[in-house]
Amino acid sequence: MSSTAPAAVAAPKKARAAKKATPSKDAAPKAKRGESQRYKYSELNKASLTSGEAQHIYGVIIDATFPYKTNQDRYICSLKIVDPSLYIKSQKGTGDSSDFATVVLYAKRFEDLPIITRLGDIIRVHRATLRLYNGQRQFNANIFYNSSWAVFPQEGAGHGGASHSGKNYSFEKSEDATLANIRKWAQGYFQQYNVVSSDLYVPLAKAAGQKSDFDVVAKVNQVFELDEYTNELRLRDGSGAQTWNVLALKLKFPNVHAGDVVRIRSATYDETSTQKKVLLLSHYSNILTVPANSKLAKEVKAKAGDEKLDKAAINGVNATVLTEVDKKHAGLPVHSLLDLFHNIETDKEIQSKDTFRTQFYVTKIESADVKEWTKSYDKKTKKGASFKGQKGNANAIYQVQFLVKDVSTQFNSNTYKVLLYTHDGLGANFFNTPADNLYTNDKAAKKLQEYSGLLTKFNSWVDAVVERRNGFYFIKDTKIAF
DNA sequence: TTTTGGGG
Repeated sequence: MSSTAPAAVAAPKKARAAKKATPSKDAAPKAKRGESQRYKYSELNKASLTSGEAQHIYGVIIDATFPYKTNQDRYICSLKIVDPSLYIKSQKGTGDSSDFATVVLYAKRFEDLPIITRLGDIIRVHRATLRLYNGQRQFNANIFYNSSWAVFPQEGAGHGGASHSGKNYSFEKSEDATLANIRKWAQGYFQQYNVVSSDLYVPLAKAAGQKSDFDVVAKVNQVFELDEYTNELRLRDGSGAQTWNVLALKLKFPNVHAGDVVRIRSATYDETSTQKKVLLLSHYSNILTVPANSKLAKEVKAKAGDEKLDKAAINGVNATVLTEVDKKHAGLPVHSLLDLFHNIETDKEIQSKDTFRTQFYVTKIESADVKEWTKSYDKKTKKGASFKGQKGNANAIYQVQFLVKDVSTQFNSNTYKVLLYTHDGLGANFFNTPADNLYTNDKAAKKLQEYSGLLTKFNSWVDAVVERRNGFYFIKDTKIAF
């Protein structure tokens, strides 16, 4: 269920040749002699209202439904778009909220409609007819008749990354500038304005009071893998203390990542959920990524703040969380062990980072002998030697390996290693007591023995920040809070 | 080849 893979782009010349053999719906109206531009694009706010003439338009997408089925044989994708002529209501002297035109694409097949995954992407529509619907400019396009669409990613140059309706589509040389211009304008617009103004969504704190469906703008603090097919997104927007949850099929929403700010088009409050706050989606609901460098994404990230580890969410209400992470990692999204040890091999988003927050339980600690948790570290050979039989505590460091699991990995047979190696200072405060010779410091050894019991106790969890070095994960900025 | 449904 993905958008059509971009086919080779037909050059205008080729498209013209093809028209003779098989009429293409995207073929041009007859060009006048000497006129190189076949499509003249209308500004969203200038296109004539009285004329029934079809319009060709470019717009920046600020909202979209997922393509959905209506009756027997109609599929619809409804979008909100803006351009330099139509983007904010103050242009009409009515405040700073978003202004936009809507686009309604009609098709007979699901695959003839675009799947929009990001705000800020550019859509081009050929042969859309304009009308006024509920006071909004609405461009209607029948893909099953003679209209066509193409979607260009906001990131990138040219039209190479386009998806489009139909087997072929045309892209004229003169459109390079049109596309580049609207991309540039969109970037500035997303940096200076919130784009999705507050009247277009509901703070999570008010979600429970909504009578009908509503939209949300929130940060994805965690993508939690419930099973092979389903992610549960943990959402925060800073409007309340609680984290909200929404189920998102991996196949339907493959591009949502922890740390993203998203706009959810159409959610309802799940009144039946008592343990945690849940949003429900419909078949027409969509999850759209807000550009990371936009004003809106930055504001929401700042407000969403720290993830409160949700005991009920990780393993039932009886779970105990033994640790706390440093405040400076407030807002760091949580990654599962599956992400850290498996998905990192293929996921560029994860590969690009080296500090993660993760939550696990400890199945075993090595060494089993607490007295061997500390070593005397030789900086030259980079090796730790046992304190057994030694006096003093020269160059004492912790060298402890935790064998860990979490919900995402509980059904496979692997265990995963997370290291507390403090030779570079990482994780030095984890046990709240400096590394020492545990053969001579009985008090510290006794305390660590207690921690050992706590860490491996059933339903005890560790909420940790880890740093990836040479493929290993080292605990840092985390300490036991008991 | 169409007049749809559109916040569904």
